[in-house]
Amino acid sequence: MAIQAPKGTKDVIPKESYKWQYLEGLARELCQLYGFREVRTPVIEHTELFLRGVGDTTDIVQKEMYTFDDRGGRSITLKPEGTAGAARMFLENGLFNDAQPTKMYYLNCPVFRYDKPQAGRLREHHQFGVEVYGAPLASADAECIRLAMALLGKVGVRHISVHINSIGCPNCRPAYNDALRSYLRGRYGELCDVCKSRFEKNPLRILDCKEERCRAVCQGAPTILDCLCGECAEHFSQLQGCLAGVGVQFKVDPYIVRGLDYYTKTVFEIIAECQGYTGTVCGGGRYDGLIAELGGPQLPGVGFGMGMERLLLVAELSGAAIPLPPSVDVYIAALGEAARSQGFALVDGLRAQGIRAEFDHVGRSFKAQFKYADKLGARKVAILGDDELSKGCVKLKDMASGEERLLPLEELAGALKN
RNA sequence: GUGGGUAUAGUUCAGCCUGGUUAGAAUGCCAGAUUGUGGCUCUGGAGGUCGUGGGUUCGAGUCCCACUACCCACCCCA
Repeated sequence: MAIQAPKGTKDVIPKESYKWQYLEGLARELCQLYGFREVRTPVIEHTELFLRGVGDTTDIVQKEMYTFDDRGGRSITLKPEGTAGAARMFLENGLFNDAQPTKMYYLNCPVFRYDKPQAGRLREHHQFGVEVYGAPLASADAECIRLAMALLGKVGVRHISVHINSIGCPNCRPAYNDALRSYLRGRYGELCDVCKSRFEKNPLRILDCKEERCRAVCQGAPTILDCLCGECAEHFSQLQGCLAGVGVQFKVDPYIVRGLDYYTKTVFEIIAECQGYTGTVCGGGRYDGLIAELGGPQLPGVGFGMGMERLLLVAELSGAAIPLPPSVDVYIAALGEAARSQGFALVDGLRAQGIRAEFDHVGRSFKAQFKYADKLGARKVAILGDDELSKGCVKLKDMASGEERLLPLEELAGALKN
């Protein structure tokens, strides 16, 4: 075999790319409507950014990052998620000096995680995500969730549900961790090895474990929602009010904790259950400590990431209608040296007027040119042979009706516009 | 990191169990079916070192081993 694309990466081939462009178009349109502006940040960042931002105890940082030393001896990492880079960009460019909030989005942002690939999971995938900095109120969280749902709705994804939780803040989480640890301590031996290691550092993640025995142990555990401080409880309740107010159905799921350390208060996941595939299409939450953690001012943040590949996957599983790209308006079928050079100029003139015109670059016979025009979905074919050339005309054929008529060259553009 | 599956034309696959002449189909691609005309149909053509390496055998796409790649599940996540 010749060289293949690296494991866990995927090509988008010409006949598939319109689907991506369609999703991108919808996302852009919505972001504009919701007042978000696009940002683009580097694919590579200093490894340090993710150690501090994402958290050095997370799976992502511990075993999934593409990290290497560059030729100058700097430790560089291919971004494993979008938020840390956006936060860095926000800080580095002093955007906190502008009027807040700062509402941003990124589209088709490549992210890399060294995982074992499977359905809906790649080593390089692309995210659409939004970031809101400087907005402490729960309405900002709700706005993000609403935007994600609006996109999924527009795309036509079915069977999706919103799961929300609050994981508290530095004021209340330590107390909860203590409560959780004291509950778990009695049944410590029943936990899986991974969870035993989580016990001291991050007991919250034990709730997220999918092991049967750990789930059983967690059944009667106190939930974070019982231990939230007044501010967090109030925030969570406001979030629910905002969501209900805009008609977003949700489930409160105290077991959502998420795998990134920067979250505070709100966390959420949008889960799709389409025939044969169940998975998170969108995940996010609030990160009020992130900007400060990276050395900036104490400014809150909230946002989400949505996997484009997963979005497309569930869109197709839902039978969502993705409109085909516009086809060729007219194919100029020219035969013979003189006709070809005239035809090429003709195509150029039509394109200058916004008409999608195509031309033969292969040297095919008329018959083959017609076949090719048909494959391209050309609505009309303009025939330019010796006969037409001598009269200064083209014969314009409607491919659907088969009807043909002879018309002067200069009338072609006009005829095509009708 | 753990487990399962697969690897044969551009693509989707058959053939393998029960080794034996020139490895097939469908689809796609190219060409033709009288004079300059697509779709439908018919005919023909091109296209494969059967993932790589080793082994068994008179003989391996087929049996055995190793490697690699891909797919799927777990874990985790988008």
